[in-house]
Amino acid sequence: MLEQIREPLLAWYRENKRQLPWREEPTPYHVWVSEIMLQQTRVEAVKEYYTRFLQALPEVKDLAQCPEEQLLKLWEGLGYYNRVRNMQKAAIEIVEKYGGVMPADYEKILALPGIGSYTAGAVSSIAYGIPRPAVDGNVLRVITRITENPEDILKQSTKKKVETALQEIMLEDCPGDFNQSLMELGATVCVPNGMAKCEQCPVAQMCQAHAHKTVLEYPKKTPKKQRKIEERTVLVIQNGQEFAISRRPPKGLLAGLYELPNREGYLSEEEILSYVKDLHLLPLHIREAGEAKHIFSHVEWRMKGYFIKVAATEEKKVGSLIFVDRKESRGKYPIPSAFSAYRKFIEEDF
DNA sequence: AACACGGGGGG
DNA sequence: CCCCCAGTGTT
Repeated sequence: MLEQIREPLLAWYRENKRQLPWREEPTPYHVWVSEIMLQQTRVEAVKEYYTRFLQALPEVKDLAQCPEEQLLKLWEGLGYYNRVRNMQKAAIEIVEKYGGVMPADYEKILALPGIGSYTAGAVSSIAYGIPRPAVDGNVLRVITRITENPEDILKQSTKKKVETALQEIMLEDCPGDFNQSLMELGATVCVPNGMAKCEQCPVAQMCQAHAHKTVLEYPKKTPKKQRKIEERTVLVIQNGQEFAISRRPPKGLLAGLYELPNREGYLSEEEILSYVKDLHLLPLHIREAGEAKHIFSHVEWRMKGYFIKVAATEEKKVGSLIFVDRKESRGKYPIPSAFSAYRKFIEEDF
């Protein structure tokens, strides 16, 4: 039954596909970069990053050799920073084991760091014409609606079943277009949050949910648990024309990125001043720099900021703090957007 | 199977 | 405010 979707979907895709940067020259490297960027990330957000990234690193070997600092800078603001670290690990592996060319083999692609079944299927099918499914959130939504499948799409067993079902109906002929047609339909027609444009859908006639007017009930998913809330105190420490940043640990949230110094909990001004003194810095003034909130997928930071001016020091490194020139540092250190509310204080003076 | 891991656009 | 996005790795 499901195989009936093939032809109408392909025909629809050829007429309606969007023109996207990574569709212009779908080499394995280009497809790979785009697919990694597109993980949990919207097309619109990816476009500029994609172009800039490939301009800086046109080939796999450039990625393999890129300094970490520049790599993170290219990724700054995209989120999920392990994506780019894993991509570099994979690039190094591709250079060492495969002569700098992504292998044309699903299993070998799947074995690369940062590549799971979705990305392996996408790269295999789009770049190499290998008939493997690429099941992402769009595809899960489209297929569970067409088949009126009540299983929880957040369960990997459901994803596995959809992959198997699609593998069985895939032909050798243009698997990349077939996969992309499902994703494109999900992204532009069979959209989430109850506004599906069924009147535009090339497979509405064979859609169970459409037939039974239950489209809004799909896909089924278990409610996600609520975010943890963390209170933090953020410090903008100014030393003349310099301000303090520090590097985050190599693992965990925002690994390896730079940040404004910050502490768990809401500290009193006295506690902040004694913290600054413990760093062997002499605080001259302190004032509030306002409150800010930043929401991650699994945690929410509620921040109170303080602006602190310290007596001049020549030291560039004080404990874990690094004093950097506020102008010259601007394009240099990747600082996540969680701190964007306090960036303006860096430019300010008392 | 559950959780960690960013950030932003849209209702 | 909530949803969810061309998901993967770790535990």
